[in-house]
Amino acid sequence: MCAAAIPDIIIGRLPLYLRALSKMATEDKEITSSQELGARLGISSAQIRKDLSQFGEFGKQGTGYNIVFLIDQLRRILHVNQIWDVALIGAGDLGKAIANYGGFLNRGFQIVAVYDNDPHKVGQPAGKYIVRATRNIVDEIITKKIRVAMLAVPASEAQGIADQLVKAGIRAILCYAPTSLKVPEDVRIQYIDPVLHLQRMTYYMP
Amino acid sequence: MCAAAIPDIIIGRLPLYLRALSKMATEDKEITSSQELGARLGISSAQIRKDLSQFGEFGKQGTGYNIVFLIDQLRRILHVNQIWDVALIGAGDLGKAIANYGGFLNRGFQIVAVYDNDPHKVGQPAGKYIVRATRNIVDEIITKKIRVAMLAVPASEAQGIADQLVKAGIRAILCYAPTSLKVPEDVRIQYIDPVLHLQRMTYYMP
DNA sequence: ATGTATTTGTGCAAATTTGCACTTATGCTT
DNA sequence: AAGCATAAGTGCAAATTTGCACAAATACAT
Ligand SMILES: NC(=O)c1ccc[n+]([C@@H]2O[C@H](COP(=O)([O-])OP(=O)(O)OC[C@H]3O[C@@H](n4cnc5c(N)ncnc54)[C@H](O)[C@@H]3O)[C@@H](O)[C@H]2O)c1
Ligand SMILES: NC(=O)c1ccc[n+]([C@@H]2O[C@H](COP(=O)([O-])OP(=O)(O)OC[C@H]3O[C@@H](n4cnc5c(N)ncnc54)[C@H](O)[C@@H]3O)[C@@H](O)[C@H]2O)c1
Repeated sequence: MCAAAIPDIIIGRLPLYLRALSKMATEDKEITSSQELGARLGISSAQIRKDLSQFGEFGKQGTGYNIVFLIDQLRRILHVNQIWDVALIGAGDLGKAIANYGGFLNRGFQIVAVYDNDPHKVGQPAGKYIVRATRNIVDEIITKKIRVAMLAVPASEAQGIADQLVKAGIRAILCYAPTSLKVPEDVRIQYIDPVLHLQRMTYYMP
Repeated sequence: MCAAAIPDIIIGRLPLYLRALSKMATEDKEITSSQELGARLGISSAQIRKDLSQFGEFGKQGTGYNIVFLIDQLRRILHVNQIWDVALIGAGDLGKAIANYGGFLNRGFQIVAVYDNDPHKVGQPAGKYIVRATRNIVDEIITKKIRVAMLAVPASEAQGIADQLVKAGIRAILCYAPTSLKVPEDVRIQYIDPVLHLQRMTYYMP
């Protein structure tokens, strides 16, 4: 248990554990085990125990893990024991669905500004937000100290916006545009492209 | 180069290669190299060469890969040299955005039916589709021989719908609900949950 | 108290995944 | 024609990831 960097593949599983534990908490369960959690997620119990043990000893032998306690620990580890302000860029169909989505807040995120460059959309509502012009995005993000952004603009626009976001000090970008972006390596980026998932499945289908 | 099963982690990268190559094709490029492709994707050139070599010898030494040819090969390997019919369940905000999305068709998929159980939505349009009642979903999917589904219903409803989809012969499910589902192991399932990605990034942010 | 059933945390081995570095092939320049 | 630069495909070693299996700890029943 030394201070070596923890593999990213482990970090990637922690939010999944957190999500499953949060669901258990709503089921009035107090305790769970690595085995039960693993069964729900399709992950081996040994892996869950080993993953968690990277960060401390959260369980009790013979008993298992206290769900609320483990949720707290995971939220602390993942830095979602706070609410992150998020900028959303792109108020099209998808952007509006995201702006309207109520599932961010209780998991550590809240949208605080929605941007679009279409004059017909600027000034109009998107969910509970008023769409803002992209023109001033850099200054506004700096002023508001926003560090996380979601990108729901056309692929052709994504790199240009990403460059501005980086300039504005954004540290994490979730990109819905189906394209790979270049960002400095100290800026985190993740992608969501449903077609990649679909194609990964059809490979196995004759 | 024998007939051993190809690791899923490799399969997962192929759609990414395909996407990047398709973009190159629109840039009037004819040839690329594992190095160029890797640079775009942030993947080592050796990995790309090794991944592709699992399926045949697609490149030419000293030259590289013919982009159109490689696209064809990848489409064949991933079974997207055809158009898959897809059922979409859930015509809420996200479902409507998906129904409206024009980016599926040229990558191997087309939505052919949209379902919802809200009487106010059934019969109404969602994109170019008329929302259908979920009541008859099993029979209709069987009749239409649909084998791929996207799930955009509340998490609490997802397992119930998934069970029906499985009964209807669906072989691949893309689930947007933030929950883990139980399906038979011969049914493929993939998940999209933006919060998992966000939390994975905030871990690294002080 | 004692014994039994659980379940964690972990050392170690197995399995998987990555990438170096080399051979071979190709095209281009001189 | 010869030499050089480029780049694929691959054997092998390194690195990473997974999981078995066991000691230690706990709860609970008798
Ligand atoms: N809708 C989906 O279900 C879906 C699915 C997969 C991927 N995507 C991707 O998500 C992105 C958005 O999809 P969508 O369906 O909402 O598209 P959309 O065309 O409805 O919306 C795009 C929005 O971005 C705005 N925009 C364009 N350029 C901009 C710029 N430079 N600055 C700010 N705003 C700008 C447009 O005005 C528009 O409102 C696209 O990249 C798309 O490929 C969408
Ligand atoms: N909107 C987003 O950006 C977003 C982001 C992340 C995740 N999600 C997830 O995607 C799913 C859909 O999100 P949304 O924002 O569109 O929600 P929504 O409430 O707008 O839409 C859900 C739709 O599902 C329908 N529905 C409910 N039960 C059904 C059933 N049994 N059969 C058929 N239809 C049923 C409802 O009538 C409604 O139209 C949710 O699980 C949500 O958590 C959405």
